[in-house]
Amino acid sequence: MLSSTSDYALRAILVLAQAEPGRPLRADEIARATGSPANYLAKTLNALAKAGLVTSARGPLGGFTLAVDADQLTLARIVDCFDDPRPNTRCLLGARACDARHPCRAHDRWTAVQATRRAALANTTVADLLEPALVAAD
Amino acid sequence: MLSSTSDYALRAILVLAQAEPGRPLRADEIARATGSPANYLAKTLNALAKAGLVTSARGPLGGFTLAVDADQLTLARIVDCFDDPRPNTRCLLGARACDARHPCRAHDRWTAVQATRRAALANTTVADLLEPALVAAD
DNA sequence: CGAAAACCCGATTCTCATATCCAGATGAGA
DNA sequence: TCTCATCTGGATATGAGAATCGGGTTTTCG
Repeated sequence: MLSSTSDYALRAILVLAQAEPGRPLRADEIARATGSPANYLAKTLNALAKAGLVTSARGPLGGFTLAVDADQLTLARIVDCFDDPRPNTRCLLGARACDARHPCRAHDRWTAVQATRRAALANTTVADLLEPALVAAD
Repeated sequence: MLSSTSDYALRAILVLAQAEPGRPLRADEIARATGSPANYLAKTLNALAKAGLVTSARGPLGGFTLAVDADQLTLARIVDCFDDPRPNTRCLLGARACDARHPCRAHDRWTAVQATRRAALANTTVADLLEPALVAAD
């Protein structure tokens, strides 16, 4: 479903979203809470910080904080940090390039399948996952 | 979007679905038509044959034939041969197991996201991709 | 200013999907 | 039955993501 890096990132973001607002969480705390390998998660958190999704602070009292409101943070934004958002652009039928201007027979239908799958991530926010009772299904 | 193995398999199935019904296509013909590495595709086709999606025949006049009607063959059936259909069962929030009986807060919503993504593959058939004009969007 | 806490980051190793190669097994046709 | 075309499948190489390690840098506090 997700690459393991994206999975770690999503779990980490969920932990941060549930944390007390003022206090940063250390990388090793997040690793323990999510069951992720600590050394690897540190890099993943660093990537999230570079992408602007979390804020990092060094030194004692340092750690990570969510940098985007949970109701503005879609799962697609998290996943895109790690899994290439560009789908395979090669035409499904044959080797030539396939786009909206020169669509192959399967182009529209296949594009729709991909869009549906992406929308499932783009239409769901971190807040949606944490407040299921308040949100209707799409 | 798809693992490259699943991608090869989907393209191969589409080639077979467009082929003249009686005549099998050789692995190397399919590889050339899809732009897949021939040696690797041979294994992929073999896996599809074991799964019953295609029929293989050895010797002269041998090759591969579609074993399932194109309008009965969903993309999910193809992808499931290569990408583990079981999503990560670990609870998104914390380490414990998470299922319908003991759902975590995010369980229903996350399950819905996964179901939407799977449905995009389960509701689309090979025939849908090849006869776009005849099929309404879901 | 010094020490400890915590992130930063390059280098390395591990693992598995991907890819290649080649020796069998099988079947069609002569 | 012989030969050749074709799939079958084991052994092995490659490469990218996953995971680990160690040293460096920044920050708080005494």
